Formats: sequence, structure tokens, C-alpha cells
Amino acid sequence: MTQRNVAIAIQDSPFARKLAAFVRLSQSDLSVMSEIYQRRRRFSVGVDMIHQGQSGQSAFVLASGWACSYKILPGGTRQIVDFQIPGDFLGLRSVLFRTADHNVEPITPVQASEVTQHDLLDAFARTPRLATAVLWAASRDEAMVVEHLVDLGRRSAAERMAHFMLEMGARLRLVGIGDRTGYACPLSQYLLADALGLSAVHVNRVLRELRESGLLTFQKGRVVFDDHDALVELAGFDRAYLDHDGPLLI
Amino acid sequence: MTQRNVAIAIQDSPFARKLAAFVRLSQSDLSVMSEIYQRRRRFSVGVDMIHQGQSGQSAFVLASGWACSYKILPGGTRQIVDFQIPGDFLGLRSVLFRTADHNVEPITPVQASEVTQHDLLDAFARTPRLATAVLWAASRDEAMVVEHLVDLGRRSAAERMAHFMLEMGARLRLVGIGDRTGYACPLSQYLLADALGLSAVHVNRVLRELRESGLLTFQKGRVVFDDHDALVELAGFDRAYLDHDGPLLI
DNA sequence: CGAAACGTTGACTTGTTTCAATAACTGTGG
DNA sequence: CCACAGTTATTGAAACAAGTCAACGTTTCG
Repeated sequence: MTQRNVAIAIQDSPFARKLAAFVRLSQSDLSVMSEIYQRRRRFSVGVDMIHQGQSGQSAFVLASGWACSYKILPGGTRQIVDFQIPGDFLGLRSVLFRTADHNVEPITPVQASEVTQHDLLDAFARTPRLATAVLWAASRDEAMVVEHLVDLGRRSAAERMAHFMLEMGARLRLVGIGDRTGYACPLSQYLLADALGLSAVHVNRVLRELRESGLLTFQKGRVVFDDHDALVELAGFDRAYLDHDGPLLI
Repeated sequence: MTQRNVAIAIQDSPFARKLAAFVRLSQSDLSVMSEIYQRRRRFSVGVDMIHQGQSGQSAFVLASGWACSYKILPGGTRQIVDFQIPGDFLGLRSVLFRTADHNVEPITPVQASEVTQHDLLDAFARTPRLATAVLWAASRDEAMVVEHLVDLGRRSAAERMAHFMLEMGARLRLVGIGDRTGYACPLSQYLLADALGLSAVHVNRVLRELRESGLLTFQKGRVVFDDHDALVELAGFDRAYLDHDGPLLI
């Protein structure tokens, strides 16, 4: 494969497309990326990809499957901070700060490209433009975490659920999975509970409520928006924080 | 003032010290910073520094006073996402994404250096190393937002309060305000309520509880840690996410 | 086929909110 | 310097959302 072909291949990956939305990537940026993009690893459900408190952890670019990042509290309860879907970068902070402050675990079998601490710091030193793009993308992820924080702080259980389902739907559509009517969702009610700060029992009740009022159905691994507009209304969902137009830095 | 003196002056600012913790700043990085650091603006309580939904907003480096960033929900309730104290950078996302996805409002009278959209993008294009440092620092702020999210999702009202007070104490000590015994805190119980996802009435009750059990006293604008160790125990507070050692990128 | 994980539902308990009323501050103008 | 208005703090009683416990049904997978 010629240098040119490699560049073209990497340019079409969901990850490169995401970064290109922030910064125009040079030929050398792309070749650094394609180098990293080679190494693929597989992870099974239940095997931590990143482990809280450990240092020397790698970051990953998710190629297929779902993962979640979470924290465990002293009491043993956990809070899921975010879910990662194909194209997402994960574990950035665990590399930038040498020690992981959270766990990341696959929810389904996962394929991911490993980005070692050395890869990443090296890329930052040699192609600061690329570094800027990565951190810029991370900043968009932060907007999602903030929205999640608002969920937990000021939305009722039903509003949270609606907001969460809409957000995942919008994110999945951005990477070409799922459509306006719904999407395949591998999450258990326990995972939803840990993400939304609810008990699993209450998640079940809220889902029934939403189903019976004709807003949303989540059964057998599939989310169906029965009344998309009413859901948006209920959740106060404004997808502005997920979008932005064109590269900002030329 | 000579070029050299300017560099020395800016090097001593809390903001430069913060960035230098991540990346070794070059002479030209410092002069870009000192240029930006000149323009000081004052804001009174109640005057938005950044307004949700508006574009063309500036970012700021807080020189003195406290501010808070928050979101307003359709129902009129609000969720405070974070408080900013001297040395903090605020409004980064509102510049990176052209449109602000949150509000920022002073809690006390504030002095801040304005960083216009143009300044920032220009600095990013010309000194990508500086950009990396800024975004890296932003990544540490994200760790705080994540910890706050865990507060709201999985900690009881008393644990939240304890965790919040300890975190603010640690942050303030990092910039030389307050000590191990406590700190001056200009927050009202309403502000605490909007940050912790509680009602103001319940904030009052929780504060009483903590006071009566000899853990923490918050009265007349002063937080006193009556039993620091017990508080850390109650909150499950681990300040690791606030610290890190030495510049990671040389 | 059996075991384990996941989903569902009811009855009861708890933490937190809401409403309402009153008290203590803070700052401003007369 | 006091009076007054507005904001902030405090407390009680009642209402409510969500959690816990417990039992049972259903799916998934080795």
C-alpha cells in the first residue's frame, strides 16, 4: 500500500472524520494516525480495558462494540459516567494524567485500536496540531458529560431516561448506526440504572411508564421512539451540543 | 519593561503556573500569554459573563472573585455545573464551538482577563504547544465535572455536601486561598442547592446535620472543617484527581 | 437441561421536596 | 443612624418520588 493509499484509508475511518471536523489534518498527521490505527485488540465483556488507580494505561479508539466508563464508590455502588460507541476515543485522561481516575469496561465484545502512553505523548510532541484536534474532540465529550450532570441534578427519572435515549440515538446516528425511528441498544436495565443514578427496579418502572404512555419502547435490545417529538418535549432535549459546523481551525 | 521582564511577570501568574504544570512553555508562548493577560475587565454580580446560546463570546481567565457556570432547564430550574475561582479558565467551550452551551455568572465582583475568540484561535494556530497546555488543563477540569456527576448520581445529600466542601477547600488551597482548617466561601444556600441538585431547604437541613455532628460548620461566609478526617471518610473523598506531578510534556 | 443473568411486579420504607411561616441578615436612601 | 425592602436562613408538617426487599417470570447460553 502506498503512502497515499494509507492516508486515504485512514481518512475514511470514523475517528479521522471526527477529528477532521475540528482541525484540517496534514499528510503527516494522517500517517501518524494510520500507524496507530493498525494495532487492533479485542476485549471480551467483563475484562477491564482501563482500570482505576493503575498507571501506564493505554488509550483506545473504539472500532466496534459498546463500552462504558465508570467509577466505583467506597460503598460498592457505581456511577457510569458515559458510554462509548464506535469512533469514540477513550481513556484520554488516564494517559494525560499517567494514572486512570476511572474504569472502562466493554458492554459487548469490543474491537479497539490501542494508543499507548508513548504513542500519544510522542504524537503530541511531534504533531501538536493533531494533539489540538484530539483535545478539541475531548472537549465535545465534556459537553456530553455536562449534559449528563444536568440529567442527574435536575431532571426527574422519566426525563432523564428520555434525555438519555435521545442523546444515544443522536450519537449513534452521527456514526451511521440507527435511524430516526430507533436503534439497537445492548444495555441492561442495571447498566441504565448505574448511568442514570437510579435503582434497577425504578428503571424498569420508568420504562413501563414511557411505553404505556406511547413515548418510547425499549425491549429485546431495541429502542423505538414511538413519539419522538413528545420525547424531545419531555426531556427538554436540545441536540445543539452534539453538532457544530465545519472545521474551526484551518 | 523588557521582553524578559514581561516573561517573568507572566510566569508568576496563577494561570501560567497552572499551564506550566502540563507543558514547558516557551518564550513565545509566554509572550502570547502576557499579551492576553493585559486586558482586565470587571463584572458585577448578576451580569452574565457568558450567555447560553449566544455566539462570538469571549473566554476569560479569572483574576479575582468567584463565578459559576450553569445551565437553565426549560422548566426554569437550573443546575450549576462548576464554580470558578482565581486562576481558572472559563468559557473555553463557548469559544471552541462558536456558541455557548452554558452561562457563566459572577457570584462576587470579578476581575478577569478577556480572551477573545480571535485571540484564542490565533494562539492555537501560532503556538499549538500553548493550545495543548490549555486543553490539557481543561481535561483536568473535566475530571472535576466527572466527580461532580458522581456526587449527583450516587452520593446522599450529606455525602455530596461533604465532598463538595472538601473539593473547594482543596482547590482553594492550590491557589493559596484558605488552609486546612477552612476557607472563606461566598456561596448562598441557594447556590449550593443548584450545584448539588438539592432544594435550598434541604441544603439548610444537611448543613445543620453536619454542624450538629461536629463535622463541618458553614456560617457567615466561612467554611470550617471541624473534623477533616471524618469528612473525608464520609464523602469518600480522594483528591488524586486534583493533583499530578510535574510537566508531562517537555 | 439447568444455571445464571435479566426483567417484572407488589408492598413498604426512606430521603427529599414542597409549602408555609418566621427570623436574621444586608444594603440603601431618607 | 434608623427604617425599610429584599434577600438569605431556619424550622415544621405534609406530600411525593425513588429506594429497598422480596418473590416470581423470562430469557440466554454453556
